[in-house]
Amino acid sequence: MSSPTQAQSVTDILRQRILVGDIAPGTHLYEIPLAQELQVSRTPIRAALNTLAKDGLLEYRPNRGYAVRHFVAKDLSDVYEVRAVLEALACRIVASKGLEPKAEAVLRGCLDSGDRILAKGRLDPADLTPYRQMNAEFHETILEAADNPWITEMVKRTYHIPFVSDRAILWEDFAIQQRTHDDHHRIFAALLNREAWRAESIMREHIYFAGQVFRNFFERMP
Amino acid sequence: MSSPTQAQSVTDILRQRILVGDIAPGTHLYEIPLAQELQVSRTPIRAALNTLAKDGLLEYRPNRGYAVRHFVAKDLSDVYEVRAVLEALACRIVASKGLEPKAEAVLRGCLDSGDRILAKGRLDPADLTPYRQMNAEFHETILEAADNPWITEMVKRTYHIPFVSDRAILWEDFAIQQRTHDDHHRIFAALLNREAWRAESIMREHIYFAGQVFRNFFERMP
DNA sequence: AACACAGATGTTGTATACATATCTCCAAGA
DNA sequence: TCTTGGAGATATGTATACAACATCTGTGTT
Repeated sequence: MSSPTQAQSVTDILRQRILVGDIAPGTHLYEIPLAQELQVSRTPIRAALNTLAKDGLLEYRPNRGYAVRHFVAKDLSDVYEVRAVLEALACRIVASKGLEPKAEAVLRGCLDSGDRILAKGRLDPADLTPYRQMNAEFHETILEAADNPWITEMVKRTYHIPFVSDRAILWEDFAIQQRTHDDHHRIFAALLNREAWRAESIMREHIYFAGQVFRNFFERMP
Repeated sequence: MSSPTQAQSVTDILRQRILVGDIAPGTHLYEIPLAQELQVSRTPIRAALNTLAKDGLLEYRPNRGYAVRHFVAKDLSDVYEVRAVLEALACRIVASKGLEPKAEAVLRGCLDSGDRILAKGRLDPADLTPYRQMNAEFHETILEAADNPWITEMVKRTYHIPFVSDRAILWEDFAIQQRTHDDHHRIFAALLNREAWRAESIMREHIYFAGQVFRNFFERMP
């Protein structure tokens, strides 16, 4: 078993399946079939379902069990709106108190990495994974630097929603990625210069816009 | 049994005890003694502990159980900072799209109620409960009006932290309450006039300041 | 034909026994 | 004296049996 407890393994497996779309929205999750399929008893299954419900991926009704939540376009913009103000808050805090040298170095690394990838002038599918990695590191470094566990925790919770993670990237439009990465440059500059309002504003728009892009994409889906 | 399931009853009981301070921070919660005391088996106890841990009231370590989280002054300001931007976001949204007549009526009622209580010129202990009720209704009405379940859910989650609920009020300094209630008037005016930035700014400061007040209070505690 | 109710069926909620991981403490060795 | 290893105790993790609740089905009544 990879995770310390089976309950956690089951949680990860089910979360993955739901996020990937392997289990369709609206599907009722029956405990006994899941237990048989995953070769565990109902106990860890129930713990996992409980966790996923609190993450917002499942809906729970007492005595009636759990069903996969149905997401619509509005959910996406709603969540991104929340993420936008939270990460913007983190930026304001970091800018106010200044960047630690260590965080500064990490952010510089992210900028360089993005610069190199985009220097090609086109979006190579092979670059998606490292770009995604870079993006996640950029955002998470700022969150950590804000040193407010509540912000971090709430933002991470939004990552559990389909299309909301900082690893969710639409690798299609070069112009958009270029602009997005330019945002990163400006956010970094603002943090370095301790321009709190500027860092806050850019980050808010940075994430809000991403939400709009995903909403558009989502609305054109099956 | 009042709640539909024992697990939920136990959750409510334990949450109350922790918030009231009946169970001291740092206390390790053993499943078997709790089960015996509450006259249930370990199963609903475990479900409750799981829930409270996800709410942030308990800390969980695999194979080592749950302990009541220890809150320090910084936690308070951190949480209030998050609550401030979230409720401010709700205000901005409501102001942008305008107040529904129903919500407008409720908010007017809150303002009247507060006016009447404060007209006495002093803080009567007997008025604390209705004032608290009024305050909760004011904030929750705005949250509902924003029609973004994610904001509501995350703000409600912060209420589970000691001293952070919209029902937590320091009923000591008349001048502070007067100013606070005046904030409510101005927030209402801004929502009515659809002044998004104004509603957002006042609400942000309104809650941020409350956080400072509680932090001061908290730091002078045993 | 429509409705109400009783029983059958299946799913979730709870209790409890067993498995496993962690902690305590003491003794043996360096 | 300090470290280390392991046996026993204790607490948590898991499996499973049973209880309670919800739903479905079929029958009888109006």
